[in-house]
Amino acid sequence: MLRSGVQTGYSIKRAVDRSTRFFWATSFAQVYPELAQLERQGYVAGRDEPRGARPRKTYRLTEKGRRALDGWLRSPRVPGFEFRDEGLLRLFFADALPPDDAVDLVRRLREHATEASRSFREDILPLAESAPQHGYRFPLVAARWGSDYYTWRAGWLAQLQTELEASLPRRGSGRRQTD
Amino acid sequence: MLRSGVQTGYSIKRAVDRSTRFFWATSFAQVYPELAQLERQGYVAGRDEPRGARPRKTYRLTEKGRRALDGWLRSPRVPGFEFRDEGLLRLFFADALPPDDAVDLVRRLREHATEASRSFREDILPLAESAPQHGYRFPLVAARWGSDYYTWRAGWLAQLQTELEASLPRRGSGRRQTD
DNA sequence: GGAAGCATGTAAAGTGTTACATGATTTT
DNA sequence: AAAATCATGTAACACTTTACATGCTTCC
Repeated sequence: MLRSGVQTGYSIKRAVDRSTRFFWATSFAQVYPELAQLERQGYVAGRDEPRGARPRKTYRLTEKGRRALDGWLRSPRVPGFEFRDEGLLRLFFADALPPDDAVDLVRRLREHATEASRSFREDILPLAESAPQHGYRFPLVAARWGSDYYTWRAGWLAQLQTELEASLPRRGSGRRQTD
Repeated sequence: MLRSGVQTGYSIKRAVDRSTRFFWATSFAQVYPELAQLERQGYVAGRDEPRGARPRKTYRLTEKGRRALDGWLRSPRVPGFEFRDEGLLRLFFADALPPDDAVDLVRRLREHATEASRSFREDILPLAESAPQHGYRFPLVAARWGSDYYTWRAGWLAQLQTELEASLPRRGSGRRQTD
């Protein structure tokens, strides 16, 4: 973030909220101590630049920081599966619910994916579309990924919901048919 | 896991490695203390059942634990975006690399997705296919999701790679990948 | 004058990873 | 006899979240 001109802890957090939040979020309580530590370790250099009476500390990448960023992006190691999805975890355990309620769980997950997909198309993508004009093309690529992903996910869950509903006995009617 | 007949800390960890690992992993150092805490809080009940001279402690869900599991599965709250993906994060910042190396990053991410997709089809799905015979259908659903997801992801990244390669000026020294 | 936004942090608690440490039983 | 698997845990560290705490500046 520093590399692309974002300078203060506050604005790093804001930039994350507008961009990477969907695959990597953060908080003020993480950003400020981390900047302090990166400064101690020489990856960034800070400077006090108050705005009037309001304190403000700007940071820039040092050469060491630039090399570390570069090394991270080039690193062949792609983390195994550093990836958590509580929705999928619930789905995995859905046998603990009566069939009707399991379908309900799938419906909630689908609604959530649909909403995320909408949010990407309407909120995130338009924001990201200004980035290429400033020489940054990959933020838009990542936003497109998010939009496409949640659209795909909503479709997958809709298909599952249909399958599950077809295999359920009608509510209120008698015996269940074989599936 | 306890609910479906898995009894010891060791086998919970093993079950996670064979199933939910792709959207929620764990470790022994997390499982054992957590079981102890859940027992103190009354969600599970433990019992010493050594096998010969080898110590062994089995656990079962209490009624309170069963209710908590049920409550979690029914909870309308689906966590905003509890979801992290270091690969996507790298992609977002790929403007920090020369174009050729950015394409390389995309290629590595694609290879990783392809490998994960293969691993799902060949390792995880066959394992999950035995679950329905024991009355558990959703583990297979989750495994199908994983398989479909990584296949989708590999395709998306392949498409991106193609686009990026088309937009690159051709390099005389040509380290072009054919795959 | 009030609301929204800019700006910085600490404290406490909760969560998760890696390394260390041990030993029995079963399979090859 | 060795390797794999079963089995349990601790210690140290790293990471993350939520709540707390403060105050300035700009816009309406």
